[in-house]
Amino acid sequence: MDIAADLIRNCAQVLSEGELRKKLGENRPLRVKLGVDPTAPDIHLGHTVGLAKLRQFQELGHQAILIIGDFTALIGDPSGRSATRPQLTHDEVMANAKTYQEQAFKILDPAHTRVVFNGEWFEMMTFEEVIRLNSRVTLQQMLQREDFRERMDKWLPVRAHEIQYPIMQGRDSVMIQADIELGGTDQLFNIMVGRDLQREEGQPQQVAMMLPILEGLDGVQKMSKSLGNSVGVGEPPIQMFGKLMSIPDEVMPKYYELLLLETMPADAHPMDAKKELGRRIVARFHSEADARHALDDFNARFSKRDLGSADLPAFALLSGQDIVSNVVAAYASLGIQKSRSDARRLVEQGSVQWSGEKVTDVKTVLPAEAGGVLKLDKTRAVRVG
RNA sequence: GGGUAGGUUCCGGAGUGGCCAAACGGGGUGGACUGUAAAUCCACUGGCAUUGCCUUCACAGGUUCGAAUCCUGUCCUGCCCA
Repeated sequence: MDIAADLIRNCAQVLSEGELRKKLGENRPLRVKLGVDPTAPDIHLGHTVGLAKLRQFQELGHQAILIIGDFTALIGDPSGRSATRPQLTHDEVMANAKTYQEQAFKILDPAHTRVVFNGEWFEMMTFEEVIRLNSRVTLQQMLQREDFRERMDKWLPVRAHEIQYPIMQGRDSVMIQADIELGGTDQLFNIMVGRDLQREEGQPQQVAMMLPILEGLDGVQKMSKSLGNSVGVGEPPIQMFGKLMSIPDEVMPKYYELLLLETMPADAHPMDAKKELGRRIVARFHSEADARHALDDFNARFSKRDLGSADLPAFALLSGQDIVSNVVAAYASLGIQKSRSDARRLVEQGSVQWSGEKVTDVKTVLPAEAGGVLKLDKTRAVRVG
């Protein structure tokens, strides 16, 4: 098997393949860089695409370098953004970084991963050094990027600190003398700045390997926690499985390709293919047994519409209180805030069911002593008694 | 610093003294349908309450019986000029 071909298999773009082959031919462990910014406490499946690729290199004996962008996170990667990111404090970033590492090691082999915080070098740079670094690039270069261009076209602000981001990311490559940098296709610009800076420093230039962007649950926009379309790697099995079942069919092949690193079976029924996808991903982040259980639960809950045997969280009915109060309380017990108006709407619109029967009268009082299943909406239900 | 255009409910975007909790579109949610997919159709989408009430239209004051709409000041942003 051609190792290079296997490595670039699911990549969107490699700059350049020739350089990659040449480096692989040098017969030494290559320094493969993947940078993550701990801007949120959890990593989701979208992040694991790069991690999986890094793992692949790792298994071939190369040096995986995971850069935790504690300093770059202070800016926030403007890539693909239509607005400036909110700035985080360093404390927030460090707290996020901790959970990031833990979660990243669900994929990476900790024994063969070097974790580096880029604050290590940025923290001690003097302003003079910052100026010298900035002099290596031109403003025109920085402003070329599409997302800035778009914002300018729409008269939206581009703040001065945002153009530092690619420079910093590029600096990271110089500092660790990266041979290869992995990233999503939206990282092309940033990674190329890394090459420029390496050349300025007289270093060999890194190869850019761009992975396709994984769409989120909506199948349209990139997976992102802030867009609310992500699947966190730390989510409980049943929830994770359920979310995966809700992805549009069109993105399934991509999920197979990028997460399972294989081609989706062409002959399977879409639903079966999706269940298989869900099962295997849940198994990766939890266990085979958990995955099995999630699948069974899904089948019981939705395919057979048998909530009675599904694995539901327990809820103690508020005796004497109307259905609306109980729905609000039930959501609260699941950690979801709902206003009474919201709960009322759910009831009036026929979403709420008590043991299989729709409850549409908001004044209904459920019998507290009897057990049963209170269905709240399409995906949530609780068990009483 | 000067000029100018703006800041409206999740987003876009109407509204320029009462009929505005605020058009319309998007998004979201629920229902029918179904494979928790897609497409389609219907409904809902500030909060609390059975009429009704309460809090919203950058912020703070003011005018008025009454303001998102008028006035004053403040903050923020775009564009042009310096």
